[in-house]
Amino acid sequence: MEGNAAARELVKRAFIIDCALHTISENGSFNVTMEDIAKSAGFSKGGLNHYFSSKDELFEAAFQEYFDRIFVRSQERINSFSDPMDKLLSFDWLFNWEDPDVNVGYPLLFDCHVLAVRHDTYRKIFHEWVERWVDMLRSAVIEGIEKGVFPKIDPDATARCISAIYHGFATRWYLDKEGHSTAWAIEYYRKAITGLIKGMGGDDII
Amino acid sequence: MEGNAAARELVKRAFIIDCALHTISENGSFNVTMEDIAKSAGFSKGGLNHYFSSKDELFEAAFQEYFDRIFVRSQERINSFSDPMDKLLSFDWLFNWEDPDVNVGYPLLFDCHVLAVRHDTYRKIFHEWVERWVDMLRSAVIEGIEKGVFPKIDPDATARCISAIYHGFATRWYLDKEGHSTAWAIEYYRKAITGLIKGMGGDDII
DNA sequence: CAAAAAACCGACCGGCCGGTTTTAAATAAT
DNA sequence: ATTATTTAAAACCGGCCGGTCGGTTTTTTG
Repeated sequence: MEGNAAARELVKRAFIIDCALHTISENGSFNVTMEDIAKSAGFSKGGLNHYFSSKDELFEAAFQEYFDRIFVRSQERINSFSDPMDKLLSFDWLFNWEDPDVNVGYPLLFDCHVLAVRHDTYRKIFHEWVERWVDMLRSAVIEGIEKGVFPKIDPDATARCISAIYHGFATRWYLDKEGHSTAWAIEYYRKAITGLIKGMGGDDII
Repeated sequence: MEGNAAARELVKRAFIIDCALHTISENGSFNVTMEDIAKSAGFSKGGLNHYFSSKDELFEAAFQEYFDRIFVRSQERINSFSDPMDKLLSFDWLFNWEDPDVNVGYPLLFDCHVLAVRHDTYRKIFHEWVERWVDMLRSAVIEGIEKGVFPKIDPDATARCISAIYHGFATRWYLDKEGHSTAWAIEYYRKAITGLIKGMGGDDII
């Protein structure tokens, strides 16, 4: 029954990580104590310590899990479209307050930014997440160029632009609801991306 | 000499706030203690307490000061251009590693995001900063429309887009240098904005 | 069923932090 | 010169947190 025991351990670890994600999202990673997470998972501090021997270890695992989760959902969503432009615009689910991943996710993302400023581990987590996202977008851009619906643009740089633009819209949408409605976010994200693709072909500015 | 004393007090407060900004930027607002700031300003904890009776008070004053400072610089810069498109692109100084305000500023901005998630005060500070920025951009967009160099677009929504796009680019540029060079940021920020303005006129998509 | 191992608990320690109080030094007023 | 007042340093307090550790319960194994 060794395999079974190992599997159970993994299940419990996953459960604790999920509890940690919710607790961190609710209170902010800098205000969360090990006891908070232990309580939320139905453990004592000592019990939690059995699965994660340090706060750093648990937190890193939690953030990694979060980015993995968002990536998987993004990938499923983008793959559900066939038109390249639809693929580029497939991230509208991230502007939905009702979505639990959204509510939990944004505070985690902002925490990750702060952590990334000073910790290599989190910088790397962020970097790899961006890279995976850019990969998805780049494929869609290349597809659009090959199908002839997009002009001949630099796929990599364009993918990074789209990703960055979404990031900016999302930050405003989440942190300044007053000035940035969901309708604005969805409509103008679309316009920004279509404008970018169209306008970036020729460099006939001015 | 009462006025003089009051003036001296203000000078010292301003000096402490400046020290606080640097200390917070260096260590992150959640890791900074009152003693850290006191030391950096050449005070003891008690001395610092004479000027700011609580950590919250000092921190709020510091963040307010930082956003004011960035706003003033942005305003000076945008006003140095007369062409509307040049004005929209006048934020390139924020992609300059050599600039001290830039190095100190980004960590503060990310901290402010996290604080804004759970604190009304910081949400308000962020909101007002965004609003002032949008005001500047909106004026430039309106000017462009009136001069006939921009198509007839919604000035407010467009200004919010430009502001958000810059925010997204800046986040990537600062946190993921590896994948987002300064050259990329400047060149594609320009392309994104010009594409947005051109492409947003007619809604002739697909 | 008994022995061994794993899982878990909760008290505790060392250290840190924000804020207060006490003490001392510096400056101004008399 | 002496006293009063402002200013700052230092000591201190209460509270919190991460991690440790001895012990207890539960599960697995022989």
